[in-house]
Amino acid sequence: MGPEQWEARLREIAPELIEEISARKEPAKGLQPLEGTEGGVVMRFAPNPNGPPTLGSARGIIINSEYVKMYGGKFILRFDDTDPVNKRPMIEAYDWYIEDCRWLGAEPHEIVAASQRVEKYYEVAEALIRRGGAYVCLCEQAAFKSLKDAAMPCPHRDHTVDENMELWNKMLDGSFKEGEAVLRVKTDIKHKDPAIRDWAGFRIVTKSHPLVGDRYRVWPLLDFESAVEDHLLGVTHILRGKDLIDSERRQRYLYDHMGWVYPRVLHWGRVKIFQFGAFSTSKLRKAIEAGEYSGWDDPRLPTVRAVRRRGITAEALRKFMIDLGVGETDISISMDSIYAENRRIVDPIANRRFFVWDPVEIEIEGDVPEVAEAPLHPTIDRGTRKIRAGNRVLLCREDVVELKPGSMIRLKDLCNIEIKEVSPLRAELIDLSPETAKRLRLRIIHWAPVDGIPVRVLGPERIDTGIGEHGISDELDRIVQFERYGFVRIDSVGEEVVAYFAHR
RNA sequence: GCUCCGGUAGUGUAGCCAGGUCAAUCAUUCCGGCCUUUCGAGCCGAAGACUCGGGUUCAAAUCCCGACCGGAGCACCA
Repeated sequence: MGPEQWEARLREIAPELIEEISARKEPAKGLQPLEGTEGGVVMRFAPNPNGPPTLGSARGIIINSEYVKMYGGKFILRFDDTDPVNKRPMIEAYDWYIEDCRWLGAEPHEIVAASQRVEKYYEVAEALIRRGGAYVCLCEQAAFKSLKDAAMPCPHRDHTVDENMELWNKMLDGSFKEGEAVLRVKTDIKHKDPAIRDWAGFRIVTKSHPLVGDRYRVWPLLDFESAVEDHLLGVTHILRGKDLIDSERRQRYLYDHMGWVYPRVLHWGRVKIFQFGAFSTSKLRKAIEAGEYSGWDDPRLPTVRAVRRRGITAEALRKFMIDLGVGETDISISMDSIYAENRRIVDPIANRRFFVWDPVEIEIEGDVPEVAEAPLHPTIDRGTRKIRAGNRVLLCREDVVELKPGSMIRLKDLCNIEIKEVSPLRAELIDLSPETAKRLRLRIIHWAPVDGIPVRVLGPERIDTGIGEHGISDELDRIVQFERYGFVRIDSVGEEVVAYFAHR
């Protein structure tokens, strides 16, 4: 029976199945559904606050919070700040995360910091020791590694519960120095994957912590802290990078020892952004400290605060991240897609303004109006703005270089002119009518008043300076479109206007 | 070396679990046209992909095996 006969036969005996087959392949919209969501979900975003949120963090914040919006429940912001040395938290970054979560439309329902809950981890550690699920290991790091790689237990693995309790208390009371003892979670020392074998749950760190100072000298490692917190917070679904894919397998041993139920887990791959390349918070931090960037919101940086300053909207970011979804493949994304989303959102709300970069003065003979009146938006009626004009205005050098005596152009919303001389640049007024320009198919270029306001545009790739129409000063903190240039956010006004470039 | 995961247009993404209407979705990008007092926006159109090889099946992007390619973990980092 061939496919056609098969279908004919099926149509005879069970036509409803044909519809079912077709219906199932409808394209999915938005995020993929989660399983086990009856009664809502509890999800967390768990960064180490060693810098501000990046676009990578934004993905975590947005997707987690979006699922909570979909199913109801709780979105938790949890600081996994348990390393005062290698990935030392920044005290300002705690607030940055809260701030950026809010801005991204992901107000956390609960905020916790691991460093303030170390006591709770101690309780679990002790319970775990009593259940025989953990032991204090006094091996040197390298010595343990070779044993582990050979699937051999270390001598401390057989300690009794009492011995372990005693050693654990000695870890806590300061009898051991840094590096002399760790608490290991007992898994399967012969596990076929070496990554799973008896992992360290606590180590001794004497350096003071930016948030809690010298309160603790025994600190949990990520796998321990995160496993315990997820349980304590009642997390139902975990979304984490696939670099943490082994965490689940490690942590399940802890859960089994304690009789807990492990949350459902989804992983995603690494994200690389073309325009920024691979970036890590620690690398950025070094570059900033070295003065290579003006700060964490330098327009060249892929941080949430930097793109916000440039006028990228939270809505665009949300839309983009949700569209991206959750996949285990490593991906390279282009800012172009984010820009496209943002343009859609910003285009209807952004006023149009003239900004002339690299300005050149032109003298126009004739009755040029002293003031031009131009619409604030080309298609939405939002009224007009007045721009000072007259017989001398400024043009962009890149437009000027194309002019020859005899060239005719239209100055947008002002007049049509014919070039008489290029150096110095001089022209004669033809008339004011847009119809003339249309009929003669004149190039339409923008311009600025000679006494306009100095503007500096800081962008991810370059800085442009020039002169803009005066009305730009009224647009503080708003997103405007500099005609024939692109969308910018007006960052400060004064003697000079500083704008941050978003995209074309 | 040991363990695990993934590979759909330039870039992302849907479809894969439950094989058939998949000549494969949507977006972005690029190209062409229309429109427009911006090189913007909008509208219309076009291009462009199931990594490869076997197997199972009437039927494979979908299931199985292998290869290749890519990624991750094997820290007293997160």
